[in-house]
Amino acid sequence: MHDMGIAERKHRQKQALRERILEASRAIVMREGFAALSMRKIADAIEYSPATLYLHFESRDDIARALCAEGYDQLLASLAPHAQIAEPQARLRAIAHAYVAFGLANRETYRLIFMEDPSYTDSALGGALAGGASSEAGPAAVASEGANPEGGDAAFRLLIDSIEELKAAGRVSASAVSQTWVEALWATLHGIVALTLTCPVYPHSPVEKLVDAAIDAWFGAPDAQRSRRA
Amino acid sequence: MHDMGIAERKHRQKQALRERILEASRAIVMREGFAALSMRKIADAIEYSPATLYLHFESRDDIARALCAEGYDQLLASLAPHAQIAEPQARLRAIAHAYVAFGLANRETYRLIFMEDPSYTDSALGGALAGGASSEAGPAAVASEGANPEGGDAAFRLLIDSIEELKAAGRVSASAVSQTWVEALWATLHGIVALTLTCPVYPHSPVEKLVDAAIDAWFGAPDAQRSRRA
DNA sequence: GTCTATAAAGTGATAGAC
DNA sequence: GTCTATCACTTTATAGAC
Repeated sequence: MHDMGIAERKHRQKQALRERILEASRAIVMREGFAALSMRKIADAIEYSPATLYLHFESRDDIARALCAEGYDQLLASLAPHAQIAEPQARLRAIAHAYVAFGLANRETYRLIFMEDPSYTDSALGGALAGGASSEAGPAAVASEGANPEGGDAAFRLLIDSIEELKAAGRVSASAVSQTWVEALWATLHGIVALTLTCPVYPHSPVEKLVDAAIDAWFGAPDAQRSRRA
Repeated sequence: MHDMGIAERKHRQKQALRERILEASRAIVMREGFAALSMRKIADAIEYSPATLYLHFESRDDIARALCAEGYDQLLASLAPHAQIAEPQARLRAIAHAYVAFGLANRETYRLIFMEDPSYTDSALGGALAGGASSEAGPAAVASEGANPEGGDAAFRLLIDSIEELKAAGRVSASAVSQTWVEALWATLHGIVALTLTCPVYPHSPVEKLVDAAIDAWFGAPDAQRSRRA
């Protein structure tokens, strides 16, 4: 019955190599961009032959998808702390800033997930958003931690619930569709990141100002609650 | 002195071939995406040898840049008609819708200009935006026509002036920085287009609703002036 | 100006030995 | 599991004949 222990060790070793492959891949993508990621380069980096990679991943695309899932988990993890802010508008503002900050601090990762191939975006989100088209239901189930089962959906819920709270407080028109607002807000944040990454002359304004201006425009300027820069 | 006429004809022929190259390139990009654009494919399409291409363009990148400039002119041309709308908010709304519509109708072109390589974006805008950092000056010099000298700048001015008009009319807070608002608005529109192109599950809301919601949030809902859908 | 031919360097992926 | 060796291609770009 030692076989099971041996099998287990082998499994661990296999997982370890898989991790090394992803680690090396991430390094290459961050350093040279996704287009420069090739099986040979990865193999060189981990000092294995190219053929070995195919024992752990089906293809280059498979590796890219794994990188996306990893990166998306990191993104969620960097947003999670702000989910506990009590005041809904401050919460939205903090999440918005964190989202943009992540995108700018992890350019190539962000690019890979959201600006490369639709199928990459898909595998990052894990098809979460495609699930229930329920736009207006359920209390805040804040459970965006670690791994990524329905993670995208959870993040989306969090935003929608924040807007619902603002609606209940009369700070957002009752006739507004929360789903639409969230999508528009996401578009704004993505636009700020994406344009900063691809358009050399954008923006003249600091990104923090852009985010604040957007939040203010959508949800009203805060009533002398937090420190704001002129 | 016939030489000049001959030289002229030769020049015209050279220009014609240059156009055919770009035409074929555009077709390939629209059909198979930019990644699939290769010198051999272009040569096959126009029934010339690959070597000939290098008499008209320095490199593949050079062709890409030319395509960008072309595409950007088309974008400006599709926005231009709406510049004549008198009411500033309706003008902004119309331009916003036209911008998004262009991006969705010319996916690969839009991708090439704004989502591929910073240097492509650069050559499309012709360094226009980099020019004067003047944020608040000058009346509406509506001259975004045909070719593209300072075209990007002109489009930017048009938006800024519209916002200035709204400010003067008291519909936008006087303390707002027009430059920042324009950049945020652009980010929103770009985000809507970019996410629709790369994120398969985005959006659940129709893009027209997203654009309208954004314009309403930024500049207030119109006072029973135009037809709006519920 | 246009061609043929080819250089020089990559690519992803696989068969089969060990 | 891991390797060597290689297939079958792709790419951009250029030299030199015509």
